[in-house]
Amino acid sequence: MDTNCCDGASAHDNPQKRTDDLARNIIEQIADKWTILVIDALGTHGEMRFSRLRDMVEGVSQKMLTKTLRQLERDGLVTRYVHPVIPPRVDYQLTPLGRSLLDKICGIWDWVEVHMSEMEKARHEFDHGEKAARSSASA
Amino acid sequence: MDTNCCDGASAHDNPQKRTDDLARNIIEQIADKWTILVIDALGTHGEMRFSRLRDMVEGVSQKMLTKTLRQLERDGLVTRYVHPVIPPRVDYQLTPLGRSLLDKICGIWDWVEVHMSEMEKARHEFDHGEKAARSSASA
DNA sequence: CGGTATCCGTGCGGATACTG
DNA sequence: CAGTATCCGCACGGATACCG
Repeated sequence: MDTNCCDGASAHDNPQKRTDDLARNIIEQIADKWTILVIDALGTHGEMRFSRLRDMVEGVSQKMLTKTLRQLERDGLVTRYVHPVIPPRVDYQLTPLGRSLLDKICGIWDWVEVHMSEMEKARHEFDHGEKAARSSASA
Repeated sequence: MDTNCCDGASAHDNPQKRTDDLARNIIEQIADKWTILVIDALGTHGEMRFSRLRDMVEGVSQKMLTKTLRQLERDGLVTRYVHPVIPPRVDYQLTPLGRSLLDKICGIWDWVEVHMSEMEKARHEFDHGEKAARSSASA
């Protein structure tokens, strides 16, 4: 496959072959349900502790939340601070890098907000109109 | 969970409760590996027939490609044109709506291109530095 | 060629139990 | 409270076979 849609001066060469793989790998990480929702939640509310986060991100299991957070931490998108207290208290927050990604993600959210109804309509039409489609436009 | 990160004037109200669900549903659709790669491919090369698309999107099975395309079609993001010839020939292309989404996705790709190395480094450090982390910075 | 139907492996992800 | 470990279902997705 080719690199991406708008590669002005990045790929093509061979030496940068792994560049594509890495990019795709990262994209596939980001393009994850929980990842996006977690980044989103942290973006909205700032630093949060684990349990808070868990009920902000509706429907996430603690397993998935942990996993997602670990990955985000590994990628340098969030920081994890373990307060040396008992019972444990762990706070998460976006790094600058994470926040810059958040901006992009917000772009998608906004897009969705704007085009939601349009898409809903399209779906509706598709779901039954279908048959008449190309062959016999009713008009 | 709350709506999203930057809701200026969309949710909160009750009547718009399903708005959130729909938005989230759509996001989860878009936040799909193949979906993104397909949109990307169509964005780069314009109208394409099925088989071409299949080998542009490296690694996609024909099942997943079909499924993905159907969904994109349903959402009004791509059009599907079946040429009335034999053997069959089916062309896909982005709708204006699809292209507007592509822009946002490109934003993410660009972001990735820019911050890739940063993330790679972060991963590397995380993968072994780890231990020394907070308690005893080596320096 | 484009697509559907079927079979089937596997890994994602939820639920539960347990630890520090 | 935060996290790990374990078990396990199930749906995601690949491979194959077949149709128009």
